[in-house]
This record gives sequence, structure tokens and C-alpha cells, in this order.
Amino acid sequence: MKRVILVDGNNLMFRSYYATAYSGNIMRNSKGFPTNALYGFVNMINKIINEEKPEYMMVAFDVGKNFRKQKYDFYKEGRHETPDDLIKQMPIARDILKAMGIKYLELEPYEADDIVGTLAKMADLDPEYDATIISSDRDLLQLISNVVDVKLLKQTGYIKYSPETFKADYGIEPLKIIDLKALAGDASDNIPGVKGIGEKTALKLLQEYGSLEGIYANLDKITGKTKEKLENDKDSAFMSKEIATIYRDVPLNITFEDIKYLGENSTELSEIYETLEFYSLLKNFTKPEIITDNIEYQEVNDLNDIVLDNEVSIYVEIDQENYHLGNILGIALCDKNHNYILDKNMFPYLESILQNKIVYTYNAKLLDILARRNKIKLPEANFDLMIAAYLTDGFIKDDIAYLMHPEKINVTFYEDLVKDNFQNKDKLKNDIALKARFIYDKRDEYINKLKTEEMYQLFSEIEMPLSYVLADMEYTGVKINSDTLKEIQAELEAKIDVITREIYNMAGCTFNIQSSKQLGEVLFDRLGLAEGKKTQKGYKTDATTLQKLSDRHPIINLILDYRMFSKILSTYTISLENAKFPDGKIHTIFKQTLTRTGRLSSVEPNLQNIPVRGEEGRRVRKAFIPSNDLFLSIDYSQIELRILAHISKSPELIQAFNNDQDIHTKVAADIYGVKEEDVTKTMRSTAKAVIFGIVYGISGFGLGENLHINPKEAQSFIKKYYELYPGVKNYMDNIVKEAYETGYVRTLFNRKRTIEELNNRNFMVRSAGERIALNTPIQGTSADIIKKAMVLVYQEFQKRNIKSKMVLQIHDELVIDTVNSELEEVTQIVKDVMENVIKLSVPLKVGIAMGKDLYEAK
DNA sequence: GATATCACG
DNA sequence: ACGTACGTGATATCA
Repeated sequence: MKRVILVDGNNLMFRSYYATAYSGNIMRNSKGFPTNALYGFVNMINKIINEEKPEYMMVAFDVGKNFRKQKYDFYKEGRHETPDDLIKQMPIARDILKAMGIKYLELEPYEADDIVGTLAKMADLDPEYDATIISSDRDLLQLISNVVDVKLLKQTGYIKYSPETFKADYGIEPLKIIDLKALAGDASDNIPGVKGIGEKTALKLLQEYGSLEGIYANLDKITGKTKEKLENDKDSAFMSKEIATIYRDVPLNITFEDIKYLGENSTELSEIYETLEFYSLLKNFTKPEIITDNIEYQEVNDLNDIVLDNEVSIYVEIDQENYHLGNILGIALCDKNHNYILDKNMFPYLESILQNKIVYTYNAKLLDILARRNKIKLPEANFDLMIAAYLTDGFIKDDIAYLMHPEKINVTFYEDLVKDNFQNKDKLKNDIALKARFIYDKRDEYINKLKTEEMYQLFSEIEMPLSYVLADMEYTGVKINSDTLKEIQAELEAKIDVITREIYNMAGCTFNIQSSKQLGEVLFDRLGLAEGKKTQKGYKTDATTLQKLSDRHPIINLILDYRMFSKILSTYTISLENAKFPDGKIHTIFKQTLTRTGRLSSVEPNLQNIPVRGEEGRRVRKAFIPSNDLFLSIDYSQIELRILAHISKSPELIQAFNNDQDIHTKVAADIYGVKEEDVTKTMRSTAKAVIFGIVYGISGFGLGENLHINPKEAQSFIKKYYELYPGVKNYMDNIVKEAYETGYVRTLFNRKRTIEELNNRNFMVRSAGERIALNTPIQGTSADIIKKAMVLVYQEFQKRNIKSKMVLQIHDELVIDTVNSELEEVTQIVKDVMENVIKLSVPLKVGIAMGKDLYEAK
């Protein structure tokens, strides 16, 4: 006996779709393509194959119009339209079956049921074959026979029906399920049946009279309401029977040999799973999992023992994250066939070893700083895996181990090396050899990824060269005048001392003012300033909350002053002094692979948030002094707004910028409907807040908070803005839509950010994702532009042998430590490059400032 | 280690 | 109805 497995494919897909769709959060791959139905479908098919070990198997689908619907309009009427997200998945189910080696059948105008019925009939007629039908649709129970059974799928598990078990359950022959439907109808298919007769009555009648025909032949024996109902709906009953009957003679022209189960083509199947991102299923293909934690390498102490081809990967381990301070622990070099480990003392030899080589590495900036510290020249790396992974995968860790672990290469995480104090020397050598090997092996894959993602240019023309620009800036450093810093520090300490006493006086007790918990208790419990309180783990005491209370008690302003002074003291005087290197300079680290938008960040210390908005804080800038003669600061004027004008193609904004209008005044005039000369200061700053907020996807509520006006009024400003600048509104709608469809957004230079938040079921998280979608192209493009400008400025400086040095980048601003004699030339170069680095539909404009310290140069 | 606060674009 | 502006880093307190 040969067993044939017949599966109702449509039923399986619908079932899988709705099993998860109700939550409102449909499973999708990173491209935004829905995958929930397919996932359930694949798991089900796999389960069937495991349990049935089929020799013959067929999956049937609906396709096109069906003859029941053509004949009877009402059939399946009232059903919800099949959701788009399910329709999209249908063809992939067929691809998967093909790759699995399972035959599927479909034929217009028949439904999947009819195809299953036809093959079940073939089994009935052929003494060599049995069949098992798999579905959750009870209609198919009519196909049960001596050789055909049905596995009726339930929420969990299934019930297996043979003629005997069916009869035990229903009390009728399987075929009579048709008659049952003819009487009781079927709400889901919109089969009418006999009005007023349900399953119970229908079953009773069928047990008594055998069939629909039998019932009507014996109508006189039936009494009361039931008889009446049967008489009324006789036509409907017979028509329902016709509809409910599975058609078993679909002209398929096949034999069972045609549906032989062939077994999967794992290459094809894994490719499909790869696209769908069914990683849990993919695991089944990766042979017994190989975990690599060892590599053979050669330790060398002599230059002459090293033989390398033209392409080389290098990895250098140091003993702390800050590479301006860290000491080299070991060096690993690889080419196609060699893995070398070099002692730390051999670092200087790298100059000759790597000369004229094509170098691959991880964290090129680190390597370059080490080279500079060791007074050697290394060729610029051709490939930095850290940057490549940042661009393609959004990988933001400094530690390569995080990139290797998913590939089952077991190197020690850097944080564990630190904890262990780098004790295990042999493991260290082994690990860095693995790391260099990994860099070498991954190079082609990542270059390909960058190319297919259209980010190769961004990688090779901007990010790679930028590494060396940043290395130069960091290594150059910014000089600090400790005397100035100490002066400010002493003043602040004195002020804080006075204020502290006044605060204690007013509070009538001493407490730790820095503790928001204690402060809250003093203000709200002790002084009874209960009014403006918000809670979380105590009272909210941040500046905006306190400002609202400043009329209530003189202590409030003192606290605000205290906060301001102690912030400046701790973060910007004491710590800055501590961050100073022996050369009297601060050497920050610009993180190039950290932000989700493409911006840089600055750490140890952060030189991108030195106070400037308030006079008190701003004074610390006097402690930043040039190593050459003066600081030149050139910043983009309203770059994000100009980018918004460009990518939104808003004619009004473009024109305003082209006419060099004051954009805030213009918008104020438009919003308030007055002439530009009649725009007041308040009107202008309101407009500024609106414009500013728009780029972040602000709400009326948020703007209202910000401007201290009611949210309704704020909303009306936003609405007005959208009416005046429909191009902007249009951009916002489109970019969000696009982000939902593709799962990511891009900048003008193709930098990509995937936004997982958009798939979150939480409304708040999704909204945040939408704001990210509309802000990232703007912030990110701005980052691209200034990065490119930095590379070009650096190249131009080199070409002209300029001694002045770029030292800081603060997102839209470059600070150059300038030699007096070069002032004019440098100003010209930087201005020129920054303004012409890209041609947009609006001009890019810069502002220029200079001075003997950072306070003046602003 | 998490939370609150505040510095910057 | 939801809760309410994007991107960062550093410090101090508290559990």
C-alpha cells in the first residue's frame, strides 16, 4: 500500500496568517515584506513531512475565479477581502514547495477542495493507494472513505477521522456531511441551507431518513415547525447541497507518480529562507555547527621570517580602549595562506612590512594613531571592517568580537580581557590571529554588500579617508590653558559655597542639593511647593519644572544657579583638567561608527558639548587655546533646513533660500499673514520653534510646552505651516510611507538606517519610528555633507602644505587651529569647500568667526 | 547598573 | 486613545 498526503494549501496559509495577524503586528523581514503566513506554513509542512514521511504528497491551492462563485453570487459573500499582506505571500508558498520537492496543483475555476477531492477519488479507485487529507476545513470530511482519512487540524494538534471515528462522532456517514450542510448551511461560506435548522436538528433528521432526498421523500412523517421550515426552503436546501459538494473530477491529467515527494533542494530552499529571514529554519541547513576557537599561527621575531602577498590584514590589540594612552599587546598579520603573530616590540617594523601592501584592518583610526605615536608611517587601509559593518549592518560596537560571535568564532570579548587583566597570553595570541583572519576572510563579502547596498562610494570616498582626517585631528589635539580653567574653577567654587549656604538657610536645614530625591523632599514636602510636581521615583526637579515655580519661592532660582554652576564645575573644569595629557592638550576620540544617523560623537572627553548658550558656561571656552595662533570657526548656516528645502523640493522654501531671505522671519510673516517688516521678535521666535520642531515631527502638544502656549494654538501654527509649505508635508508623508514599505530610510549619500520601531505593536514606539524616519535623512545628509567637506579640506591642506590644523567638528561646525600667515588662505579653502561640497537646489552658506580662544571664535 | 539631570548640534 | 521633538556624552546619586 502506498500512502498519498493531500494538503489543502490555501487553508494552511489562511490559518497561519490569521493565527498571528490578529495581534496587529504582522511578522515581516527587514525589507518590510510580510512573512507570517509563510512561517506558519513552512512549519506545518515540515511537521507533516516529519510525521508522515510521505512518499507521495500534493498541496492544492485556489486560483482565479471559482465556478461556485460564478454560478452563485452569494457564495462566500460577506467574507473579508483577502488582505494584501496575505496575497503577497501566496506565490512564495509555491516557490517554497518547489524547493522542498513537493508538487502543488491549482486549476481555474476549481478550488483547492476540488483538487484534493479529485486525488482522493483517484485513491478510492486505485487499489494500490491510500490517502490522508490534511486541513482544518470540515468540508473535506465528506471525502473520508475506506482508504481516505482526514487529519482535521485544531488549534493545537489534530483529530484523525476514519469512517469509523467519523461515524462515532457525528452519527452519520462521512458523505452525509454534504447533506448536513444542505440543511444547516455554513456561515463561513455563506451557504444558506434551511433557515431555522441547525446542526443538531439536521443530524437528527439525517440519522432518521439517511439523506436530504430521504428527508423530503418522507416529509409527511415530519411534523410541526421543522416540516414548515423544510417546505419553505426546499430549493435552497438542494442548491446548498450542490454548492457543498466537492467536485471530484477536476481534469488534472496526472498520476500519483507525478506527485512523488522528491526531497528538498537545500540550496534553493535556504536562499528563500534567507530572503524571508527565517533564521531559525536556516539553522537546520548549517551542517553540524562548527565553533571555531583555535587557529594555527606562526610567531615571528625576525622580519625575514615573514612572507606576505600583496593583500594583508592586520589587527593590533591594546590594553585599554583609549588608544591615545593604551599600550600594544600584540600584532596579528594575515594573508591568503599565512597567520603571523608579532611581538609588540615589532610594531615599528610594520612600516617596512606593510609598505606597498593593500591593507585590511578593523578600526583604521586606532591603527593610525598607534602609528603616529610610534613615529612610523603606515599605508592608509583599503578596507576597515568596522566601518563596513557600521554602514551595512548598523554595527556600532568597537569590539570585533561582537561581529565574530554570530559567525561562531569564539574570541574573548574585550571587556572580559580587561576584567582578566590580559593574563592569558596564549589565548590572546590565538584570538588576535583569529581576528586578523576574520578581517581578511570577510573583506570581499562586505565590499559586495556595500556595492549592492549602493554605499561603496560613501565607504571609499568619505568614511575611509575620514578615518585619517579624524586621526589627525585627535592626534593634534586642543591645547588647554590650565590657569584659566583653575581661575574659573575657583570662582565657581566660591559662588557655589555662597549659594549652598543661602539654600540651607531658606530650607531651614542642610541636605545634598545634588540629590534630586532630597531636593524634591525639601521643596515639595518641607516648603510645600506642591503645585508643579511630577513623580517617578520622587519628585521631578528638572530645570523646566523648577522654572515654573520660580515665582513661588526665592530658593528656586538659587537651586537653578547651583545646578548650573556645579554642572560647569564638575563637567567642564575639573574633568577637563583631568583629561589633559602631558603635552598640555586634550585628545578626544571621535567615534565614527556609533550614531544611527551618521553623525560623529566625541568621547573622553566630549568636545562637542562645551557650553556656549549661557555666558557663565561659555567662559570655559576661554581655556581652549590654539597651538598655533588663532582659532577659526566656520559653521554651516541652517544646514538642516536647507537640506529639508532640497529633499522636500518645497518651492517656497527653495525660493526663500535662493533669495537669501531670513527664513525665520519669512515663515513668521507667512504664518501670521503680515509683511516681513512687521514681524515682531516673538513672532520670529515662534516661527523658529515651529520650523525647528517640524524637522523632528513635533506635535501640537510638544510645541505648546515649548512655547508656553496651549497645544491647540500650537497645532494651528503647525497646520498653517503645512498649508503654506505643502512640499514639506508631502515629503514627511512620503518618507514615512516609504519607511513602512521598505523598513529603512536613506540620506542623500545613500547612508542607510533601518527602523525596527516601525514594526513594533506599541503605538508610541511606532510613532517614534515615524519621527526617526523623517528626521534621519535630514540629520544624516547634514552629517554626510560635513564629512565630505572635512575630507576635501584635509586633502587641500595637504596639497598646499598648510600647517594649520583642523581640530574639532561639532556637527555643523569646523574649528581650525590656524597659523597667522595662513589665515586668509585657510578661511578661503574651508569656506569654499564647505559651500561647494555638493550642489543642492539651495545654496549652502557658512558663518565665519575667529579669535584667540574658543570663547572669541564663536 | 539604572535613573535623573543637563551640556551641545 | 495612546503620549507627546531628532541625535549625542558626562556626572552624581541611589538601589
